Amino acid sequence: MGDDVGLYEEMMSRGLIAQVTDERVAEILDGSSISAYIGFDPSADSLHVGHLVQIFNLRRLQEHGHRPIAVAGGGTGLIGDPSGKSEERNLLDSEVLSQNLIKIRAQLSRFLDFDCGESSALVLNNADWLGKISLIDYLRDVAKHFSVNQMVAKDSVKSRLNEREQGISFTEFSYMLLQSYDFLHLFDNFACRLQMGASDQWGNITSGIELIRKMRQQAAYGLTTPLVLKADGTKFGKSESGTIWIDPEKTSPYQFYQFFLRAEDEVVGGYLRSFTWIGEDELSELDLATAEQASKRLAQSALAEAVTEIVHGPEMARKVQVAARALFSEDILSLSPDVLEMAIEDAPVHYVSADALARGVGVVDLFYAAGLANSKSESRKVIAQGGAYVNNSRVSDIEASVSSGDLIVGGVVLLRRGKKDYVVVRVRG
RNA sequence: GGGUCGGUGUCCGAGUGGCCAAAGGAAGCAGACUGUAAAUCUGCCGGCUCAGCCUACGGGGGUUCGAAUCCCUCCCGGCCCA
Repeated sequence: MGDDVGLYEEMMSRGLIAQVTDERVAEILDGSSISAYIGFDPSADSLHVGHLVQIFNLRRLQEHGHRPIAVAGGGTGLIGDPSGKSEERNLLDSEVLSQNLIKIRAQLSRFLDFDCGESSALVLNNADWLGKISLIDYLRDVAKHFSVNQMVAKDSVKSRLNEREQGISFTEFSYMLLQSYDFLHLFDNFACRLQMGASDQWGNITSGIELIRKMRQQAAYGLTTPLVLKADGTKFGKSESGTIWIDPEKTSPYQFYQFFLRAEDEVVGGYLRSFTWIGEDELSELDLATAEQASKRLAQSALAEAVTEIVHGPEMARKVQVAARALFSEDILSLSPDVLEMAIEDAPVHYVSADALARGVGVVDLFYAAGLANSKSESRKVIAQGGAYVNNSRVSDIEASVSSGDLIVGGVVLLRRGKKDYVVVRVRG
């Protein structure tokens, strides 16, 4: 970052630009202050790492003197964007949605500056304007400008139309009109001339630009970023277990850190560029490190540290780093009490009564109760397969039990499933 | 509203009266090898009081010694027609 390089060039060199609607986008980004917006889908109660790219883009805009506008789609969220979706979505009810919105706005706020004069950020809810427009007005003034023929040709719609088994409802079909209207509204009220988004938003963005051109005879612009994919080629936020949330309640900072630390070689470079502010020089050093001494995993460490710091703060970043090191050291028993304490501070805790522990608790029950297995059957299987550890030593006997004698420094028992899932057992009472 | 095809485990998808907790694939989980990577290999992959039992093939009802499979009905979806 910094002012020596233009915003467009910076984004380009980081590989953050997939497409622009017009070459003039470069001039606009590097020119005098404008307003630009990105929409966020409030279908979950937290943003996840996939959103980070867009959040950072808003921040980039701000750093270069532009006004970033984040639109949390309270209105569009009720409808559902068909882009990239192979099937009709379940509609969210408005109560859930408004809860989600509150949380998402709070999260966005952490990354943007709301008090820096002209370029102060805005977080808006499109329900504020979409909720007001009447059906007749909508059909006369907005929908009139859309050709069904063109809409049908858009990829997001076409794929659903061609699918034998899956159709598309009119509700989702008309989603595009709502997002287009958002852009128009922002153009009118906030002089917003640029919309950014992930590349799957291309169709929605261009149709907004068209609407503005038709209704106001003025130019607006769009820019998309490449979708940042996981190493297996899927999007972030797809499977429920694989989603890395920004909310520490949903994904603990420890897990968050671990996710990035475990990034595959093929994707670290891209992640570093998308998810951190690390500059050119360091980036090329890290690329080199990955190429030449991959086993040191310097890029992964730098990535994990940097992202965790941005999202969860420097203090937390340090903590989880210590935890990671301590928990992966072979001899947990030799750790000093305070290092151990720090290491397990962030781990989930399971309490057992002193009585029960004195009598001894079966490992199968313990792993299940501690949440390390979803059922006792699963617990049994994991143990039998050698994936269960008590105080870092493997327990493969289903009949084994844990008792007071297993308490280590600090009066805890450390349970582990597989390589990375820890639960701390503490005595209650 | 009519016709027609379909609704199977996390997902895709086979199964068309018993041999079905249900082929195959993907995802996931554990192990081995590594670098807390990838690839590869092995095992697991509904639940429980675990050599047995219970719950499951959209919901409900029925036929049958026996049904994911046949019949009725309802719900949901695709396509065609109105």
